[in-house]
Amino acid sequence: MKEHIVKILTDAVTKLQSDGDLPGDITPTVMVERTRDRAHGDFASNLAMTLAKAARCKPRDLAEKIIAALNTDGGIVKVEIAGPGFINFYLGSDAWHNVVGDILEQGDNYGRSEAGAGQRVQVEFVSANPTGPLHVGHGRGAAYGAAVASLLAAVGCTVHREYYVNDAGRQMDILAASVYLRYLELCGDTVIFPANGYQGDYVWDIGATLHRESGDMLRHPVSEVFAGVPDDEPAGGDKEAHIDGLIERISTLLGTNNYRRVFDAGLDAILGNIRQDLKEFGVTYDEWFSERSLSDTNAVTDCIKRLQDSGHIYEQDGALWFRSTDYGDEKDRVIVRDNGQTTYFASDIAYHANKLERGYDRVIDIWGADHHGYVPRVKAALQALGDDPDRLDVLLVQFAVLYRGGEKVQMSTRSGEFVTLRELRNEVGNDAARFFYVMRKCEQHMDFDLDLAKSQSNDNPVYYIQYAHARVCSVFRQLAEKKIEWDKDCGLKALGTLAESHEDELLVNLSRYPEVLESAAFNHEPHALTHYLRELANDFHTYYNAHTFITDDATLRNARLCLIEATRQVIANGLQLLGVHAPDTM
RNA sequence: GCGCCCGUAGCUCAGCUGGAUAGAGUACCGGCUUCCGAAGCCGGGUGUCACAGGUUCGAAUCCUGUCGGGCGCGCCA
Repeated sequence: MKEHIVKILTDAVTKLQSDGDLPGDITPTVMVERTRDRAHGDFASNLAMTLAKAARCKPRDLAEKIIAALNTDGGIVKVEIAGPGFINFYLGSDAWHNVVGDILEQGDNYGRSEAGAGQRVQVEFVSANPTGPLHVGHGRGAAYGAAVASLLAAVGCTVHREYYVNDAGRQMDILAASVYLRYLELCGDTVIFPANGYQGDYVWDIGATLHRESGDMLRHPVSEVFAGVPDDEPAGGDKEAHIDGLIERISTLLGTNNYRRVFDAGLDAILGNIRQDLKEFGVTYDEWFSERSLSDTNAVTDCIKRLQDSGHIYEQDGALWFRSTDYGDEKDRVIVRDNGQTTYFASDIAYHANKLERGYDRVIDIWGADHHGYVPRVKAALQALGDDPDRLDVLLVQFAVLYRGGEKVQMSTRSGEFVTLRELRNEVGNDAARFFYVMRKCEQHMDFDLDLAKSQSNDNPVYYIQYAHARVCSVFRQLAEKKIEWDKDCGLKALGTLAESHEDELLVNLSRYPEVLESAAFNHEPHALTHYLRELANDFHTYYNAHTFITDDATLRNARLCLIEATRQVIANGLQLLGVHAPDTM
């Protein structure tokens, strides 16, 4: 419908140009929008106002000329000029009826489109270090990333969902050391746990599994483990030096194979836990990309060499620096430390170069907002490598702060007293968590009200929408109980009997759904869908209270049943994209 | 100090890439069930769109500055 109006307006301008009423050298962008207020018709265009200057006449006069040149057919019953020069289009109510047939025919596919067909998009999200369970901050990235990916797929993009597994690097070594020390304690030794170690209970669990499977086989005297290790911070030393020293001692004592065994015990347990957690949360991936695989294939050293050969690397203080300031970063960055180890950034350059090499049209990274300072250096590196940094979109997700009983819930990763995603899911349920996480646009700080999310009341938007769905199902159950058949074809032919204002409202909003999807997908804004669904549910509940669907008038009844079934279908489709269930009963 | 994000009703937030009288939910008050689920519906009122300039037919929306809040500025990941 919208496209149709754009077309006839474009034709009208062309006609005016050939008649000499408009300068021929302008190519207007014709914009048609849904009106906010239906008193202004169904669609409106600001065309006359944008062209007024070029045409050298008043917007309203120009609007009149445009309307005179307009070929109105196909459902448009009235066109009028309003306000400063808007052209408003009024559609006959029967113009909206087709949407019901479309929805019932297309079912689960209604709203999907080919707008993004041919575009290959990669969405990388969560990618939390496998050093501990996912916490509520990761949950937002998970729900948001999954929704963005689903939306893009719904508009025809070929979407690749990926999790980047940081299975290499110092953080993982710290985890391995933490696991080993807990293991020693379970062997009966007394150790002073490092301030910088991972303190969570899950580390005990991993140590226990290791102890159960290996017995004392990996045990070394505590005195040897701590021999020559610099003092920890509580003892007046440096906690970083302390933990690095411990890692060094432990890997030496254990040897390559046994160290790898401890390391992998931690990695496998935690990554397995993360995968399970996400799966239960309804978040799935096409690929779990291993950071370690980059070093195994020399991708990191190759990248460094490419940068060196192209003159973007220099040496200073024993380290290798990437001159990212050449591309707008605020300072240069180290990629190889003076101890010879490559930095995390070096892996990330290789990883992003790898992504672009894979040929995606767009690469989307979803990061926590605390990593925002990282964006310029990654883009700089891609540019230095001769890639197009604009193919990479980094979406920054702001923090979610939990509230319980009006009080902020405190979180701290290292001390182990964080709130995990699993705890959140257990408390409020997957549906509420998925929905609440995407209710706000990603750059908005989020207050996550736990009490609201788990309340089974009308305050809770998830329940409100799900209830609308269940209510439609309930109507059809009632129908079956009364042994009445729903004659769909009869109903579709009788849609003209739907003349109530509530029905009109519902029809218009149902027809908006594809537009909402497209805009939400390309703008990466799943919150637009949550708002839309709430409005649609509201339209339905209002309609439900105002009119009876199961009436004696069979023609009217069948038509109304078509309408509410279409509503149910759209709610189900929308919730499905958000990863929220559409229940038949509640 | 520099950089990114945010500032709209008492509270939580929309505002469709510059449009018409700035909207929802919640809270508060009152009403609606012999009938399809009251987890619902209807009615009742609130705004210096943080502030000051600028751009134009037109600004909550775009630009600049100021103020306030969050986050980030490692040879950590």
